[in-house]
Amino acid sequence: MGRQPCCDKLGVKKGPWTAEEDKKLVNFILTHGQCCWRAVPKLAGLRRCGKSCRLRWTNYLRPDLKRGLLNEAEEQLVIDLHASLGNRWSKIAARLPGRTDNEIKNHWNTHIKKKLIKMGIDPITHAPLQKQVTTTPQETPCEANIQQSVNIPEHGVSGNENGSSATENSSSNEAQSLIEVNANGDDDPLVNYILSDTGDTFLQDWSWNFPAVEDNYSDLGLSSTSSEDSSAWFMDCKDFGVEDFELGYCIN
DNA sequence: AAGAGCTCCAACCGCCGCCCG
DNA sequence: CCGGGCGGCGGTTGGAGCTCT
Repeated sequence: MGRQPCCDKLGVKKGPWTAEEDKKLVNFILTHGQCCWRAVPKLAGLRRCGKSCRLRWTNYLRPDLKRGLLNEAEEQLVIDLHASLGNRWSKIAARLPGRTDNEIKNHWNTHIKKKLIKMGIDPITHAPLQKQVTTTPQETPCEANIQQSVNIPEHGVSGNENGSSATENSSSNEAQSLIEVNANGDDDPLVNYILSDTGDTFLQDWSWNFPAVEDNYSDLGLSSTSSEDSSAWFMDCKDFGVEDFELGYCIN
């Protein structure tokens, strides 16, 4: 007896979400909270798979999401985190408030990868490309530096299995390790800044808190708590076709 | 102007690990 | 302890929009 499919294929809609579906989902989540995704489509009146609802919410509808391209600081942080964590996008996303694993993964594949290759850096091992011919990744200065300050046996995609115990056992250790990378290595002022006290404020102040709109949540039938305000504002923007409404401006 | 090629990203798919009965 | 259910994760894909010729 095989695994039950996450949703019955019959009558389940696929493809891009409509504004109406978004509205239903946001309304439901904000009213009932996130619980039992399998039941969400039925309860929210959506002809979608629960998984699809969760994905839509986490990757697009969450009110605390930032929109737009990653800025330089975020990009650098992603590169540094990827060097120590490999392709564990959710772990990387956890260190970037308002960013999703999907977004980071996409940005990595479309922008950062190319950028690193252009810079002569292997995006998988983070080692200089030309040196790979003569040296193993473990012997490169980049690798040595990381291994010296963070106790990770391997890194990169190939290192996930072996390295996971070092990084997954404790997320606080992981965070501490990352701080140590920068505290000891102090070779990345950008990340130092982010991880510093000033940087903490910087992260907290990043404008993934949407401006509250006082009168616009009535369409959704929402009460006016702060988080709901944010979402209502966001939904209104989407409804008016201005979902990119000055968000790049906010980020910058 | 048009169409071929490229880029980007939202969404899907399948696997994995955790939790609970 | 075991097996099923569920949520989460990472890889991949499809198509819309953009650029180039």
